[in-house]
Amino acid sequence: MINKKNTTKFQEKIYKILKKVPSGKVTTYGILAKQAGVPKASRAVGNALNVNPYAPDVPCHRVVRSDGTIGGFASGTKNKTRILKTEGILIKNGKVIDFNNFLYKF
DNA sequence: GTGTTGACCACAG
DNA sequence: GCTGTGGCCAACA
Repeated sequence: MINKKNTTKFQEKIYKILKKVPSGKVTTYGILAKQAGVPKASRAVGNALNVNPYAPDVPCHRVVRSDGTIGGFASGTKNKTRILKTEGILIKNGKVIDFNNFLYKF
């Protein structure tokens, strides 16, 4: 269980799901929202990750857009790309290579 | 309760 | 390939 902070139920749901994603894999905002029970809340998911009070616990850098593009990151997309590379995910020109292959299907 | 904003998504041109 | 538009949801003023 996660320590309670200034978070809403929706956010906690997102974090809980995101924690299920193993290293070397990535997920998308849309899928994450779908697992949360609201498939169309992709924007809300991004909003929740932006707050991300559980930064080290929740690998928000493993979340990318449906096209495989990086999308955004609170610490900068440049840093996010670097982390993903460290995870073993190849990134080119701001997009994930073989994104579908690295995509974690719940 | 209303309006604005955002790390989005899909479609049309 | 990119831009514009409409739509979805949650959080905040």
